[in-house]
Amino acid sequence: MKLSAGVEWAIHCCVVLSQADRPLPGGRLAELHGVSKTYLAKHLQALARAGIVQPSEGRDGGYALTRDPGGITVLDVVRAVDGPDPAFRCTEIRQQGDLAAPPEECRRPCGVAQVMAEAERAWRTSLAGTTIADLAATVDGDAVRAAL
Amino acid sequence: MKLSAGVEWAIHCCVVLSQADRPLPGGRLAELHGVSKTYLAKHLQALARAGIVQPSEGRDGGYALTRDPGGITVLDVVRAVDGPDPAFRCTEIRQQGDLAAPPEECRRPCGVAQVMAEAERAWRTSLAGTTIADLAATVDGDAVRAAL
DNA sequence: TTGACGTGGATAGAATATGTCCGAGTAAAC
DNA sequence: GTTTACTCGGACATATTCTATCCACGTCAA
Repeated sequence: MKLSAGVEWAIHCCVVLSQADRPLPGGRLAELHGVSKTYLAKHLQALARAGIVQPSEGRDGGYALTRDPGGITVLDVVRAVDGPDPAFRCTEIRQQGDLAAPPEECRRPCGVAQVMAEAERAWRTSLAGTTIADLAATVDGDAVRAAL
Repeated sequence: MKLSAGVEWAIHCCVVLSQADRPLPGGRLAELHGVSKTYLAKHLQALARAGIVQPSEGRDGGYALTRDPGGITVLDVVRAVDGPDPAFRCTEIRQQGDLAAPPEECRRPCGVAQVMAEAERAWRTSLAGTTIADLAATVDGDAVRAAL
């Protein structure tokens, strides 16, 4: 199991944006974090599609958070960048091969899928318990605002 | 985030092995589930390296569980097949770019890494709460033993 | 001796993650 | 109103990983 590196970038960007009082261009966000501008742009677009950031075009344009940092959870950002699909996808192999179970026994998800789904639910619940505002409180806000 | 399909195969194989009274060849396990023999073999080798199954070579060889199914958690199997690496790897971008934090502030993991680590811990804890024996109780044991 | 089986490596194709580029559109400046 | 600089957005390559296959080799039982 592997999580895209863009997730890390996106979360850090949201934290920085929560400290800014005006839109920040994608290129500037990339410089601030020392990452690829164009690739970060891709993830910022994903955040925009998810309604987490609001892009403004033209000169002096950039990205800004669409709502209060306390209303944006880490899970929101992860889902926006990494996609909403669950990590585990049951391929119903219980219905294949020599010991295929009859269809009438397969109305409910198989035990394996249930266990994996429950684990992912715990994962998401944990991520949903922290907001961008919580993370912003752990960084030196003055230093960030000074760098802007 | 994506979980290898081999994880699903491996768990189902462990459940079947818990119902068998003698070693089952990898090819037979593949037939029982209708999956690729050679690719499943790779995952079975991973289970063997992790000490979950015991291979026996030569004719009438095969795989058998090394211990009681109640002592093998789903997490054990997932880690064996998917690898022990965490899904999220902090690349310390807080130390890069224009707003790089001074090293003395980076002794403890950054807030982002802490949140992701905590979520993965919840995920693993959930997976560790179910054993192969639990899963075996949800399938028709008579049907499985008949297919063997 | 023979046949069945696991082991490990080499190989190939598919899917995804990563990284780059250029065009369309917009808003500020003059 | 025109120009200009700047932005976003999607299309385009590259690298890595996952999936899958095959073969040569050592092992064990019949």
